[in-house]
Amino acid sequence: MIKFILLGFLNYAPMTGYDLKQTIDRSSGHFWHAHHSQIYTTLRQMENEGLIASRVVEPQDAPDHRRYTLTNAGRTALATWLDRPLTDPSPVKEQLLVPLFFSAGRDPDDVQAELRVQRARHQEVAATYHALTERLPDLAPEEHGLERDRVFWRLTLKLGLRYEAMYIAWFEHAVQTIETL
Amino acid sequence: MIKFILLGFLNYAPMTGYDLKQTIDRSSGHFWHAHHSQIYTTLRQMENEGLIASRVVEPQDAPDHRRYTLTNAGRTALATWLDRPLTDPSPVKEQLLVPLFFSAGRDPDDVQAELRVQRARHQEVAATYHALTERLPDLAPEEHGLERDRVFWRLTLKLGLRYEAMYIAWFEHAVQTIETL
DNA sequence: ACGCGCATGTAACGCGTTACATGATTGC
DNA sequence: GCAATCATGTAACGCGTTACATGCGCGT
Repeated sequence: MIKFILLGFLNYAPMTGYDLKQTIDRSSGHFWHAHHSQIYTTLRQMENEGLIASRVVEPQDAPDHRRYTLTNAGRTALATWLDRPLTDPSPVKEQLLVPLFFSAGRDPDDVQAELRVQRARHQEVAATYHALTERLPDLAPEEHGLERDRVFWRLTLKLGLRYEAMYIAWFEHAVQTIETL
Repeated sequence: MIKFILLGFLNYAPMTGYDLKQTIDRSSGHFWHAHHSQIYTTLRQMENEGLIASRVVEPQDAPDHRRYTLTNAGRTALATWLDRPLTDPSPVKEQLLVPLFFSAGRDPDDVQAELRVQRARHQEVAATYHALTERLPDLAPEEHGLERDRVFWRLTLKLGLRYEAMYIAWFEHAVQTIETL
């Protein structure tokens, strides 16, 4: 998966591994994140596969400072992947629900307290999504001809916001339900 | 994670690997699933750790038919794990959003068509959650003293239903947004 | 002089998936 | 007789996480 995210961003502009990490953190990271270690190793792999090419720029002494560019093969691979029919939705993995499912024997006050903490976390996440939405025009200014891209980026953020809102509402419901025990 | 799900279910009753697979598929599978291969290997591991004990029952010739039981160590491990403070919410990984994010250059009709297919899938999932909710009284009959457990199980299903409803509503929004392009 | 942000990498590990494999029992 | 369901396992692999590791440049 991360491979195609890297291809997707390199399709906008050549970038270094560090740039890609920053870009992901500030945009698509809300639905698919990656550690720098994975990014660097995947980039090397992709170069071996001929999907991207690198050039050491501004050597500034020691560390390699590699800027990666999409090759034609990479551009084709991206387009093919985007057009491939979608597979089944990946099965949900909701960490939080695992302990909750088995919490009948626990102190209800403890469970409620934990749910409240989690609710606060989700409220924070919702706030960052909101901030991200506000900053979208900076990421895709009209001069760059990315208006269309912005529409899709906004859609992904919208799902994130709705997801968090849904989750926060559910916490209210859960805390109240446990109250009646 | 699967380790604690197995501990959680074995805390209700001794079971074989196969039973556990069935039970998970019919209950907690909607938020955390497992393949039988992982269940069998994890059970062996847990037995080595002393969390569970097995007995071959009804040998009926060839295949081992192992029924696993929680040990005291296992019961303690489960209780400790349930009471441990929750960690940060696991970062979202929404497969579908990855191609969508980079779909500005694609044919909008294709994108819409795919979104409609996915919406149908999510509607099916919502239907199975609904059916599961209806069957909850069977899984935890009142005579077994599991009324309290049922409350928590219902809460997890409720989140699933809300999640699917949210997703389905977002699909409408997404399809309409793309319509305006 | 010290810490922080920039910038890049390797190695070990854990968890989960996929594929391969076997054999018994039950219903058509 | 054949397929489906019951029932159990192993092996290889892929992906992602965590930890370890290094070194420059800049501000205070």
